[in-house]
This record gives sequence, C-alpha cells and structure tokens, in this order.
Amino acid sequence: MATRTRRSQRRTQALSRERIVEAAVELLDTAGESGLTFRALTERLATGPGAIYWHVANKEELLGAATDAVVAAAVAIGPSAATATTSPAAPATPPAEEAGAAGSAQDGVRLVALGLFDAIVRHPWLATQLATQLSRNPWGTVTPRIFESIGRRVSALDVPESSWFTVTSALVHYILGAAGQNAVNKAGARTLAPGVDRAEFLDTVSTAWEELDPDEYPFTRAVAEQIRGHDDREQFLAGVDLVLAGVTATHHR
Amino acid sequence: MATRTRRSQRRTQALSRERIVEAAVELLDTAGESGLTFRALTERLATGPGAIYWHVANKEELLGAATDAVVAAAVAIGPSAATATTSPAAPATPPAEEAGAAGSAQDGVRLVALGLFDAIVRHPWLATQLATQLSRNPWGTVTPRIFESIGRRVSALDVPESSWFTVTSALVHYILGAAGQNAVNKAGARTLAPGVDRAEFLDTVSTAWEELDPDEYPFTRAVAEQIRGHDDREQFLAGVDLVLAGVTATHHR
DNA sequence: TCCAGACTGGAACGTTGTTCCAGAAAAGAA
DNA sequence: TTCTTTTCTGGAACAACGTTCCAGTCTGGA
Repeated sequence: MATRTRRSQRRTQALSRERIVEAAVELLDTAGESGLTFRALTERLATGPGAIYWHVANKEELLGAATDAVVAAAVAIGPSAATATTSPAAPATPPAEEAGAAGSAQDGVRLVALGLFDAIVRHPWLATQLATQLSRNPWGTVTPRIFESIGRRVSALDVPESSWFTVTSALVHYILGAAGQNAVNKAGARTLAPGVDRAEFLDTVSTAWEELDPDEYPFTRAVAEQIRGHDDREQFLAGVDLVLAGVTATHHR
Repeated sequence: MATRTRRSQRRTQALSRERIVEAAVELLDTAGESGLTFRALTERLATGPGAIYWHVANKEELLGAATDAVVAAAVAIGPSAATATTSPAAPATPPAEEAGAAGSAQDGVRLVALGLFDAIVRHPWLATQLATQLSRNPWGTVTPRIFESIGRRVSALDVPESSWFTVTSALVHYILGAAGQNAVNKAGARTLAPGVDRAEFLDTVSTAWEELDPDEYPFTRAVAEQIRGHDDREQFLAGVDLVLAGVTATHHR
C-alpha cells in the first residue's frame, strides 16, 4: 500500500536531476555539510541509491551542481532576493543590469558582490564549496559564471582591456575570500535570534583575541575591540570599495 | 623481532603530537587531501589508531594542526624559503621584518603575501583547508597568525587606526582568495616538468572558455586569451598592489 | 500485446573515522 | 630492588559512509 502510494507519487513528480539537486541544497542548508549523505537523500526523496546515481555521477558532481545552482541564482538576481535559490539558469542579461547607467558600473560590481555575499550567508556551506570548486576545476560552470558577472561590470569601468583579467581576478578573489570568512558569523548563530547570538559570537572572538600573548600578537590585540560592533556587510562593502578605489587610482589617470 | 626493533625505536623517537603533524603534512603533500587517512598514518608511523588518538582529538584537529604548522612557517619566513615547513613556531619578530625601513611597509605586505602564496603552491591542500579553518573557527590559532602578520605591516602604513581592521581584513581576504584559487595550477601539474604541464593546463582552460556561449559569456570569452601566458605570482602581486593602491588612495590624502 | 529502453531501490562491498580495552613502558614510592 | 601508578600503545571491532550490482518495475512506441 505504501508502495502503491509512493509509486504513483513517483510518476507524478518523477525523480529528476533538478529535484535531486534541490533536495541536496535543502539538506545542506538545514543539516550542514556533513548532513548531505546519500542515505539522507534517499530517505528524503523516498527512493534508493541507484535512482540517484542514475542522474548524478557521484557526490562531487552533486556538490558541484548544488553550488552551481545557488551561484547562478545569486549572480543573476543580486542581493537580498531570498526566494527561488535553486532556479535552473540565469537569463542572458541579468536583472542586476538595470541598476546602472554609465558611471555606476561600480554599483554593478557592488550589487553582484553583495549577491554572492548574501548567498553565502544563506548557504554557509557555499564558502568551503566555492573554494573547493574553484580550485579543483576552474573549467567548470561556476567559475565562468562568477567571472562573467563581475567582469562585465569591470569592462564598463574605465579600465584598459589589457587589465580586464587582472582587475576582475582581484575582485573575484577578494569577494570569495571575504564572503567565505564572514559566512561563519551567521553559521555559528544558525538558529533564531539574529542579533543576540551574533553579538555574543563577536564578543567571544574579541575577548579571545584580547587574551593573546602581548609580545606575539600586539596588532591583533589592538584591533580586537574593533571587531565587537562591526557590521559584516558594511565591512565587506568597504573592502570592495578599497579594491575599486585601487582600480581607479591605478588605471583611470 | 620486528616488535623489539620497533619498541626500542618507539622510545628513541617517541610518538609525539609534532611527529604526527609532521607525518600528516608529508602525507597530504604526497598523496593529497584524500591521502591522509588514519590507516595510512598508522602505517607510516608504525603504530595504531589509539596511539594517535592519545595525542590528537580527531581528524579535524589534526588538519587544523597541520594547517597551523605550515602557516606559521609561511608567515614567519616569507617567500621561497622552501625547507623546514613544519618548524614549531615563529619567533616573535619575524625575519621578514628585516626587509623594510619606513616607506617600504608595503614591501612587507607583499613579502608576507608571497610567503602565503608560495606555501599554498607547495601544499595545495592548504587552499581548501584554510577556507575551512578560517570559516569554521576564527578563534583558532591560524587566523590570528595571518592577521597579525599582515596587520603589523598595515599599522606601519599611513592609515588611521580606526581603519586598521578593515584594511587588514581586505588584504587577508584577497590574499587567501587569490592564493587559494591560483594553487590549482600547480596542483594539476603535480609531477615534474613545471613549465610544460602548466602551459598545457592554461591552454586547456583558455580554449574551454573560448568555446562558451557568446551570448551568455561575452566577457569571459574576451579575456580567455589573456589567461594563456599569464604568470600566477605576477598576477597575484598585481592584485595586492591594487588593494594597496586603494588603501593609499582612500586614506593617505 | 509485446518489447526495448529508461529508470528504480534493496542488498551488499570496501573503506573511512572512531572507540574500546588489555596491556607494555616509564616514573615514583617503598 | 620491588611494587604501584601514570602515561602511552596498538589490535580488534563498530557504525556510517560512498558506491556498485542487479533483479526488477514502469513507460512509450510498434
């Protein structure tokens, strides 16, 4: 009987690669990186391993597909568009394009950067996964996707074409590095109470840094206080602006 | 008999946390991330799991210790000092300090950055591990170590103290992001023949990018050619200079 | 109606991180 | 010396994981 119900359900919403990836993302979001196992996946999808392996080669490919799906939504939409994180693909011309005319290509960069930042905040597992993905196979779909999204805005900047690659690389590297590290704050405070847990977390780190050896860590102790009240997004944007300032200072004059 | 030899050897060079971490680093270097298993570790150290677990809590802590050891050597020595990557700890005042007088605090930043870059090139597993380590527990020893090393140079720059944290964060994030991604090139060409394999690798990526959809990826296709002949270290340094230029443009005047 | 191919899921395999514990080796106490 | 305690070891075993195998179901077309 249970089989009958499951079977009819199976053909109603048949198992597809998209449904598997979607379930994988949900599992990663709710249970963390270690929560995504084929056992949990089969249970959630009410199926067996063979069915999944028919659509997906192995776990690495599944993680890649999940990463790609989330990144695609992030670079297409921009920041704070919370829903539909696993939509299949980005339209050729992202909506974020609407943001700027001529001079505000910088705003475009900021927008895409914030989109990725927010995506990592929403999906903390992205931080590690992006590092793995980008360094293991740069010929995959995720690297070009990010590169294209940032690079398009860079080319609208006042930068000679010979420097496009360098400038875009620098921006992408900063964005991924910063977003990756900052993701932890929200990851630690996974549960509700966004403000409280977060302040508590920063407080813990700050006091831990203040108790370091004064001889070995004078600087870290000196700035430990600054970490206490800082806003992640603001700080992240300040970094983007720093790089952008460097770009205009170096190239535009 | 073999037991007798092993036993006397055991007390001669007893199993210690340092020896375990050292073996772990060697295993990671030679066999990659997946090569570090407790089975391989017990075999290499001629011991059992219990002995290792007496000194190390679990694999995560072992990976953290390995990362910390390599990072400590990297930020202390600076670039291209290939030997003794697992030396215990950095002296309070790193030798890299010798490099600069007043104005060349920028060179200090460059030196530390290159030190980390080279470390990741020598130990490709560092890329993923740093991302994991930094995002999972920023209160660990590795984050303050990097932060201190960069931050000390930043404070020697002409930057108001209120911006120390922001500037240092931006630099660290770029360095880790860039070094992490660039590590792949050497990782792919693990074997000998440094120049040939590398050119071949870049060629593969370049052609792959050139074959992307012209409508969806115009920018990536446009810069695909630039990737072919580029030098990683040079490009990495160009990014550091970009950030440094942004710092002076923003703060110093 | 039947068939070929798409698709499924239960059972099982090898490997992994980790635990358990009887006992050896070193250090003090007598 | 001899006994006792603490530090430290390593073989055996466990649960969980990714993955494979394959007998079988389902579905669209002939």
